[in-house]
Amino acid sequence: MANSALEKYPRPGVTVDLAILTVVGATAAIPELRVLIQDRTDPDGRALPGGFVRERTTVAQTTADVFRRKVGVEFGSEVHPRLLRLFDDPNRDSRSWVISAAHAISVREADLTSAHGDLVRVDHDGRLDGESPLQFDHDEIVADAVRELRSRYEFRHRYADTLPDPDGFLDEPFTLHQLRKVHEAVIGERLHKDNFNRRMKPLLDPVLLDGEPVLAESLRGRPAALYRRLTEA
Amino acid sequence: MANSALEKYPRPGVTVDLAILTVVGATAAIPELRVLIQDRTDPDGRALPGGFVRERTTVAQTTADVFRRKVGVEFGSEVHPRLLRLFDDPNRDSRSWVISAAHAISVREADLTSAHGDLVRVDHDGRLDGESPLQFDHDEIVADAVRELRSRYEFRHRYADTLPDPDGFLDEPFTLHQLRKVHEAVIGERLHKDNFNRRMKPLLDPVLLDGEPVLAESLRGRPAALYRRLTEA
DNA sequence: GGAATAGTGTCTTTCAGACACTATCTG
DNA sequence: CAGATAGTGTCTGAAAGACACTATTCC
Repeated sequence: MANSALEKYPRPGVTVDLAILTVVGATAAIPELRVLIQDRTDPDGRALPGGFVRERTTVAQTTADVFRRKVGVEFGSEVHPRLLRLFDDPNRDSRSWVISAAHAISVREADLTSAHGDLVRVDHDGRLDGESPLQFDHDEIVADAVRELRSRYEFRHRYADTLPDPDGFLDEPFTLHQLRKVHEAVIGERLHKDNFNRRMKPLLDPVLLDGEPVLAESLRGRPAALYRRLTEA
Repeated sequence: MANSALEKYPRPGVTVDLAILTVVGATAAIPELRVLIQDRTDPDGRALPGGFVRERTTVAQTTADVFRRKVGVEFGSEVHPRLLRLFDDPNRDSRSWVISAAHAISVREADLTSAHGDLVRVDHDGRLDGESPLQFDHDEIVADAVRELRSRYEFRHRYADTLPDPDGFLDEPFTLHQLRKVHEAVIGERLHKDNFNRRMKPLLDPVLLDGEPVLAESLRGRPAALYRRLTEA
């Protein structure tokens, strides 16, 4: 299989860097969008988890491997890394020629309880809360990841095929209020209650018991109906 | 600079494969969306132009290099390759471990007159006109490239920041009729004349001479006014 | 005049933005 | 009861879809 004519030139290391995004407190009053940042040695500093694509593996397999080994989290088939772009400046890593395939991944908070690293808040402009700059070009990756996520959670486009919390940060069943707070956390803006509910309702399935809607327990005020994502459009 | 600890593992070859898209006959009655296909040896077959990313170069530089050497076309700063995705199946090339960064690029027909290869028509579903399957996964790359291009030429989304022929297939000045035919060629659908014109006019600058609109020479019917793309929004 | 294309006007439908109002819970 | 939140109704404005009509050219 090896073909020496094809392999006589130097080859780059190919890494996968992961912006692992989550919403903490999805069912709480004020959910927050956060990204997983780790301490690294060699070189020392703060950075996103990442790792090299090894022989006979794919980018997707490398993603799962980084999760297992560097983040300490096992993952099943629900991992859907989204390629953001390539970082290919020959001098971006002073140690060697390395091309990074930057990816964003959305993970439920519950699946990150034992993860290595800190969940750092992301502000309105995709900047990290009180972090000095990350290693390499990882600040750019975070900004790209947040931009990509926000574009999919934005629902105020007429023909956009918006879905309720498409990445599943919020566990079912949920109230329309909780769903809206999660969307607000992701896009970093307040949304109109009535317009949001009107848009989302056709995409939701009310939870029924004996034909009657099941209600959430409320701390204050009238209890809200519970919904699940529609399985079929 | 070389760090042996980082370089002890096998590394993949990284290639750039290019779906070069153009609209032929942009000013003619029926413009057509086409993609550049080449004959290749080693292995023999039809494929997209592509090449390896060499040491101390970037993906963007490799793109320009493929244009010069494989397509035979010199390019300036107007080359804007758009990353589609990575093709990373370890067995996609039986000769060696190669990861391909698939890109789409839009080029004016006039800049492809001396290009090596054939401009092949793309049908409504992103399939090639009368081509047997291309090498590797290049049929998939073409379909992805067409999908990406169409999403940006689609103007019937309320909040979409559509622009008139954003990739510049059509030379200025042009008539609204020509502009619409180019958009129809790209997205593969007929568009309503009046709605299209109403949407595009605020984004266009009428060509004036002594305060009067300059008109195109018409073959039949009333001559149409000429426009340029607005320089500023 | 007739055919063909350019350009304008307008009606309808859809839907986001905004506001008002009613309903139902807790304390 | 008051306060808080859930849920409904409705008005307005923007823009797409669709159709009708007028204007200007070539034959």
